[in-house]
Amino acid sequence: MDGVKKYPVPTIRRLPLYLRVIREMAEKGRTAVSATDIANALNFDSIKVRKDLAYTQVTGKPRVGYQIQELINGIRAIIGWDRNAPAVLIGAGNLGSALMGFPGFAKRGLNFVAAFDNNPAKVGQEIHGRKVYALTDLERYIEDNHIEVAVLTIPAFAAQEVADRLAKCGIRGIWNFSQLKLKVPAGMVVQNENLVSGLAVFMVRLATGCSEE
Amino acid sequence: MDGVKKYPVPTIRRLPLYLRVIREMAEKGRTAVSATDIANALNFDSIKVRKDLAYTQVTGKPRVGYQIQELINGIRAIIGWDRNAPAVLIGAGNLGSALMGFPGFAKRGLNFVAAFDNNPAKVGQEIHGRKVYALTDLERYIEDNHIEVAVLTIPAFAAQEVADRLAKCGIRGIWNFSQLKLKVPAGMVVQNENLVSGLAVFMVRLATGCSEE
DNA sequence: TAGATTGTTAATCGATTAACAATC
DNA sequence: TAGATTGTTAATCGATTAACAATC
Repeated sequence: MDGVKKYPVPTIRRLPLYLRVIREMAEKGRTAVSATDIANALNFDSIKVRKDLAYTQVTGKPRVGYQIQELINGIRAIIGWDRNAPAVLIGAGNLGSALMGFPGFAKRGLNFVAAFDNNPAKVGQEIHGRKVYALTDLERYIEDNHIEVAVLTIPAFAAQEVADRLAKCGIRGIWNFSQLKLKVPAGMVVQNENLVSGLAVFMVRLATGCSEE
Repeated sequence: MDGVKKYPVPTIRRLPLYLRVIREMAEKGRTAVSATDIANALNFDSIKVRKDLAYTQVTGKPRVGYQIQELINGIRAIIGWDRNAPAVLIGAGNLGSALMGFPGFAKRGLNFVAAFDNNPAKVGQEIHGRKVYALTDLERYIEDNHIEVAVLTIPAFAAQEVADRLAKCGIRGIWNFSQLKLKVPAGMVVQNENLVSGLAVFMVRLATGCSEE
């Protein structure tokens, strides 16, 4: 642990992209990769890649590049994919089912262990191997199983009430897919994943024909 | 039209949030709103809000604020929610179904008209009211119906091939939910929506206990 | 060796925040 | 009027890009 190391958010967002690229190269049998190689694969500036990789503290060799395995370990360590965070899903609708059905999350340290919904038709069923519980069982389950992470895929009108309940039973982080800006106690992490903001950017770029992102 | 007006991406991402807040206020019967009001609702700095709102060219009155209706129109005009972009969905899996089932998109100018999938069990069925076609019918449908927008919710390994086909039949913009960085001809708009990057940021914030976003 | 690539320092660029006069 | 709020200019902050010496 290096105390309060601070990684820039844009860098964090790019690290998974690098990981994918160098994994592909590893599969082709390569053991080293240069920042230029990665940059080319992603249409990035190689200086940016080099600077991002410096955060891993992996050191490369001029004319050779970085050892792929070291880099994979270094990136995984930063973005938390060596951890295992058991998580509950709240709101077993279309989006919630999609998230639970995506095998990539468990591989990346986020492990759905149960789902909650207030639709009686769903309670008791299984979705992608996770049992759906009634929303009334939320606190009991979280406390019994020492869950610290929740993923919120419920409509905006119900989100704040659920967030309040989560804050009271030990949840430390909420990945929030609802459209509502949640009010939570200090120290709690809320990460808003905002598809509607993404759509807005897309529509503006379509209108202006702007092809850079 | 003001020629090549350029809006900062962070501003574009916030505009939908403002829209939601002022709509809620309008529903409560208010007709004017100050930048401070909006900022408080979202935990933003009011200067930032004021500067963002300036892009709408709506002008406010000191001590009063902005007329809500003017602001709604101004924001909608920028983020393209008064347009109607018919779109095809490619990949009718969990995520694709979730996106088609979200009523918010049509209201915001993105209108799914058909889905495509190469799973024969899905072809011919309807998902959230949209018919699912075979992937082989892609070009014919797009050309016959003059579609310009595609939403990609297929696995990475198949994404580039589909993107190549889309580029050849008149698609101008791809909202890309696959994990692959697509190579497309110049002038084509690709908007990557990267859930895995979002997860990375979330995991890092969880690990460091950083509550600001 | 020669030259590609690293690591790092400096310059640029853009977004956020601060300051403040104008105004209703 | 007094004071809250706008609109705008200036200052700060952080990320990207450029430059370049070190090195394998």
